[in-house]
Amino acid sequence: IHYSHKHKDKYKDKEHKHKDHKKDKEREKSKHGSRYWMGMKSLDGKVKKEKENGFASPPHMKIEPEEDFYHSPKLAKSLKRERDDDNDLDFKPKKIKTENDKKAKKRKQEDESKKTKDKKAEVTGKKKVKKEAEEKWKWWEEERYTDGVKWKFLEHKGPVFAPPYEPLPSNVKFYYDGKPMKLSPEAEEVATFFSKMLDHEYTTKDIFRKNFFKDWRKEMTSEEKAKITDLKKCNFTEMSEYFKGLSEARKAMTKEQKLKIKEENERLLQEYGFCIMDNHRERIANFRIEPPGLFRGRGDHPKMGMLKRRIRPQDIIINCSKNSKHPEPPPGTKWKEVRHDNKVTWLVSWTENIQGSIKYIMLNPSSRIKGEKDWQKYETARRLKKCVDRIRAQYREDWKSKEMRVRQRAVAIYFIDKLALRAGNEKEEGETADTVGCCSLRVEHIKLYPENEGQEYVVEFDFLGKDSIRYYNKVPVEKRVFKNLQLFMENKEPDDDLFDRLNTSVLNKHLQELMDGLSAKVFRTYNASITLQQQLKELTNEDENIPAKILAPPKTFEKSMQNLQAKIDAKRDQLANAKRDLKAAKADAKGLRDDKSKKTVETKRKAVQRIEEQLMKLEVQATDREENKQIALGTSKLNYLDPRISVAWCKKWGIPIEKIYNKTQREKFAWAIDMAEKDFEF
DNA sequence: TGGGCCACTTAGTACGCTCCCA
DNA sequence: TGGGAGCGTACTAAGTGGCCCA
Repeated sequence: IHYSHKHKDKYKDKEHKHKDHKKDKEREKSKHGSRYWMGMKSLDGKVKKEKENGFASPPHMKIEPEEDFYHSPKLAKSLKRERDDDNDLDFKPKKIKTENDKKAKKRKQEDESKKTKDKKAEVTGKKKVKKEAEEKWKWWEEERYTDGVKWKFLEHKGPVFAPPYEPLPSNVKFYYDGKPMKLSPEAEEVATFFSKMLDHEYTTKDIFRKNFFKDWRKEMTSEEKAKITDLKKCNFTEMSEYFKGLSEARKAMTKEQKLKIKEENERLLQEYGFCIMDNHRERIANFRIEPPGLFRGRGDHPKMGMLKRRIRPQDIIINCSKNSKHPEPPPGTKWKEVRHDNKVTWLVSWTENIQGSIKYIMLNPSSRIKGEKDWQKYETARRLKKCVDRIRAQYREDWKSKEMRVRQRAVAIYFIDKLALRAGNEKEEGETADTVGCCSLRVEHIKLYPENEGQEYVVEFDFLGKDSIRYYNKVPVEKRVFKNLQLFMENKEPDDDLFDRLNTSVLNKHLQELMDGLSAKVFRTYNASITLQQQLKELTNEDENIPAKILAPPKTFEKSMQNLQAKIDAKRDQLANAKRDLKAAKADAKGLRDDKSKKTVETKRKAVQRIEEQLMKLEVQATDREENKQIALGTSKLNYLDPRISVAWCKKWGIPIEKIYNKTQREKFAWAIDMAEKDFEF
């Protein structure tokens, strides 16, 4: 079995400094992954092709599988979301109604008891929280749109554009070939983008410099173009110093000045940061247009350094209601288009010039439109819970299929389920960094060991995943999987696809047949959430006080400490390398005594400094972790873990929700906080 | 079936603010 | 008072997956 050094080398790149850390996170996930389904009880062997109303769970309900009903949003006709009010029940099955009534009463009781508790616990904060709750719109208690309609009325003020370019003061000069040179405003602006990044290592990278220079030249006048032919002869240091000065000045501003800026931001937020969607004022996530600058993709991106151009009103498509007050373009300009498409959720869009993809202005996660989708995502995952045993049995069976296509599909699903791999859509070569997911794995990304460190049938994964984060994992797999992998790899080159008869489209089509709404990413949500629920059950000690419950160390603690130690070791090696580089550069500079080598020394010195800082951080982290036994959840907490699990846990053990969710998270998960009772089961 | 387009979710990074400690 | 850690947030890149059309 071959290994491509091309890819291996990437990992040594200093740019991947932070990635090992993430790799460990991934590895951590994988480890859970391998345990996810051991000991999983069969919750519902029967497979029901139910109709559903998209939102399966009535608020405040206890989930009893037989009683749940689901149907695809696509199929949904006159749908109502269940609510505990007494009206509005026309289309609900009886069972839900009674359940809801019970629950509604129960909730009232609990509210009462909570009130008394609150009084005891938090005399201060109570009023504020209560008031907040009263003002908040409970969209999850209302009817839901059907047939792809996302809203009936939408009004907003349009985007906020990036401030126009302010030319440099005349005393700040750009030098070409040692001589000062006044640039045209267009060329100067792009030059400032580069100058602001001078401290970053990527301004030393060939691709970055090449792409930048090419795009910069496009902005130059013909005279400038004729003169400026070599980036190496460009001196941006004065400009760079100027911007550093500005940022220092900003930091040194008085309280009043800072307050003034804050107020201005707040004003802008109030004016542009909200829209009216169906009678409710909803927060917009990103109402500012992305400012121009130099593109920096993640990992080894072929387009790094390219100019991200300034977006103008004539690039902007506005989406709003016909009968709303349309946003005005800035004086003397026009929008590209104003449309009224209520089958989509975005307010503003434009096409970006690096990849030609479309960018959007959309609503905040606290909005109805995002919340409903989020809720629905977890409902889909809960439906997977009911048929995951059947699906697992199916793909295990398919490992034996006569058809190669079916076998590949089955092994891929196994990876997605067991290791939480992403689907792995195809990517256009040369357009983005070379990263892969499950379906796009190549032969060079895995190694097979019939026996390794006392384990049989071990597969070693080593590839760059999303955001060019390295995934490295050695896992023992079932014999059949192993044999299949051997078969898939037969007579292939390292850069051939491992699953040559498979792509995400085929895979998802199959998954869709297994369960309505099932796609590869549902496994991540399902496995993360079910693991959280299990672990909370397993690890919560009734007798412990609140702080102890919150800090309960996961079983994986030892392993994660080992990972951290590995990172520290790697960082130490990196530091040693960087120091050696610096030494070499110093020696060069001593001999040559020119500006260029001096600069190189500076860059190397900074690199050493940076790595030292990183090492220090990691060491501190190790201490912290040892002492606090804490594990960061971050992304999972926001995207993969059904918030109702955590909310129920808090309610069950009397833990204030503020201990686990900050303000923003509480806003995002308001639906879950309101509806999940202490007996909620994922 | 495959490619392109589009809409949307998931993700890391940078930066600013707050709080705490010396 | 300054500085650093940690947290929260803004920003925007990079994924997923559905749909449409040839």
